[in-house]
Amino acid sequence: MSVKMEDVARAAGVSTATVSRVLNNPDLVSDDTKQRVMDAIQQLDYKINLAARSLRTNQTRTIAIVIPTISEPVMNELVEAVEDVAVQENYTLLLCSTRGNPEREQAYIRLLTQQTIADGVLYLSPRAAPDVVRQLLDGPAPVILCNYSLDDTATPSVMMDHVSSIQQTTAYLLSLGHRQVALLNLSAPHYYPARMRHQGFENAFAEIGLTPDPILIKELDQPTYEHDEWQDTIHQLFDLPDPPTAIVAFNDMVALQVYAVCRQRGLRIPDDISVTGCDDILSASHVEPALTTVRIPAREQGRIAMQYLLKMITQPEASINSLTLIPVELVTRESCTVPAG
Amino acid sequence: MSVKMEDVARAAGVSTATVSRVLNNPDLVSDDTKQRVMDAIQQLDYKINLAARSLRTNQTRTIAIVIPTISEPVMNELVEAVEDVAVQENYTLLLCSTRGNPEREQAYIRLLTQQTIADGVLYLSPRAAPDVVRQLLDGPAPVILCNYSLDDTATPSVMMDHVSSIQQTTAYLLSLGHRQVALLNLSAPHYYPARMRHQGFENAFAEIGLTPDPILIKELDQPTYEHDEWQDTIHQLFDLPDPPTAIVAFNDMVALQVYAVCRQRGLRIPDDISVTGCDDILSASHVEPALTTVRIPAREQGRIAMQYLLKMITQPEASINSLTLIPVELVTRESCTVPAG
DNA sequence: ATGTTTAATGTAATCGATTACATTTTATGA
DNA sequence: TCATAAAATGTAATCGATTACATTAAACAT
Repeated sequence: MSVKMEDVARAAGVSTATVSRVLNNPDLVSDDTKQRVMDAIQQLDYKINLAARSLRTNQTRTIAIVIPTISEPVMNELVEAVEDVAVQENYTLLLCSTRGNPEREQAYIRLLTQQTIADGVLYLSPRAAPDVVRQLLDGPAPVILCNYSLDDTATPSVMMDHVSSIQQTTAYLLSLGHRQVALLNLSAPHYYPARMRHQGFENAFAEIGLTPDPILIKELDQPTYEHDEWQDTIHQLFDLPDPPTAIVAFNDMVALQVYAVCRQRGLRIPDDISVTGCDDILSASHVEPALTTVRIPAREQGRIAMQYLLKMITQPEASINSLTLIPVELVTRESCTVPAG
Repeated sequence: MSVKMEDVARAAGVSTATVSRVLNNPDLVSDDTKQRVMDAIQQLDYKINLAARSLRTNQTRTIAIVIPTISEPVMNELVEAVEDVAVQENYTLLLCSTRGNPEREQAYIRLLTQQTIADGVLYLSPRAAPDVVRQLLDGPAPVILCNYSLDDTATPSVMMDHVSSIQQTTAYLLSLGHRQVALLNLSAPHYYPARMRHQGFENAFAEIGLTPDPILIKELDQPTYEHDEWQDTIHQLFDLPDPPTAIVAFNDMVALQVYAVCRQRGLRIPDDISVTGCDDILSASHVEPALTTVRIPAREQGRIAMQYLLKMITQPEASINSLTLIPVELVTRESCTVPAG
């Protein structure tokens, strides 16, 4: 059928061992034979059979990335960064996007644990319960966990500083004098970033000895990544007898929903209401007024996580920081000002 | 080392052939033995070795998707749709994003042709020259081509109707009475969508017996997917002695750049200038005024392309439409009106 | 009861590389 | 020149499944 190593060997007048060496350890072969083998490979248009190689070496040179979605700006940047490292290091990337669907996440985990499919797994912002996540950790491939906490294990993880992100936006608003500050947050059960961002909100208040008004904290369980459903919630906030003077959105997409509602109600940002987001997506700077938000170095996180993972694969014995926290940075634009009156 | 089929066989008191049958052809095995084998698998936590299977069956159950970027809304939706089909059909998805970089595209093609890595390839919006693309087509795996034309081969392709998209926005502006209509287009050498969208622009004029003013056609060679560089070009248009009354952007991101420039210059959309985009990304409807654009059913394209590809894999003899053209739909919003004066 | 078909299982070759170990060739030193 | 070390290459076992073919057991017909 297809040309195999044996054919190349025959054509070059050597053994398959030598052909294999030309491919994997060229230094062990004399220049002369090397050339002959290369020519034969060229001539016959030989393509190595990766399955056979994998079977023998027990390596796939594939990394799996498990990620809730690739449609969000932060996520797709991260994936691209990961892929860049993969390409550079001659790995191939298996995309496992779970769409925030725990069943699908479970299915992918089953796949990745039950079968020798990838040399390593990058597991991003899981939404699954801890015991599901642990199944993967107990699997054969090394795993790097991003944006998830599993207190009791020593799994290496690379985290964005989610706490700090919302803490910074909130603190900024508080420093402008706002006290009626609302929070729009996600509340999917095991979604670490949402929990941490909430934490940041509380922290900012605590820092100046206050507590946020619970009535101004809105948490929506949003499995999908559709954002239109936030508008009702936002209207509710404005309909309050004592409405917020500032709104902290847990991400930019939701902040833009606030913009939309304000437009509907004829409210002016920032004069009538201050708004902050998080993530610094492209539209954050394009929108009018430009949105104050937090820059999340997604590419950097992807790069670091991937580099760690590759290190775990190639040097299983080497120690790795079990926790890397990536700092984030407040970007002040025009969507906030001192409270009216 | 790890538990293999032989161990399961021993534990269940059968031969490996039977274990294999339980996994692949359960009907050939008696209920009794089947149960025993399943128990043993469970007991031993047996995980099949995919490399071994692939070696034997010559199948990888992997599809590779080659795509310029996953950071554009149209693209990431398409990828997700493709992945949905893959998951459903028990395939795994290899992500090969080329970042609009022909060298990287070339490298991926080499990988995909030189090695038995995927059972099929989805090749989206290539930017490479025809002979590079042909290398892939000559490779071992079946390929579906999206948004590319290679007149002389009978490669099955699934195309978005790029011509029609811009033709519709342009025709719409013309029908409103605009004559000074500018085009902002991409001009990467082998990028089919850009060529076709330009075509649509010309067609719309031709339909009413006119020709567009060449001075109003701006084509930017933009290898990356950064869009900020358009602003200079847009300013140039407005600085013309006889500036356009309407601007046709080849996609929504660029249309939003027009919005930004208008804001800078104090021009009002649509009163001072009408603007259209293409793709109907999320911000198109969120922006103020909402953008008139063209809805591109990216998910559908992904789904169809993937289904065709799987058909080619499972039924190599079956005939497949060599060209599928997916219709697109004009979405009129508030960014256009009749020309002033 | 016996021959014949069908169902269930086993035996062993095979897929195509890698690599430990053995062997041959070449280089080096006294 | 010859012994010995180093370099180059070859031989064959091995990775872990699948599956053609062979065999045995069960079901059925007459």
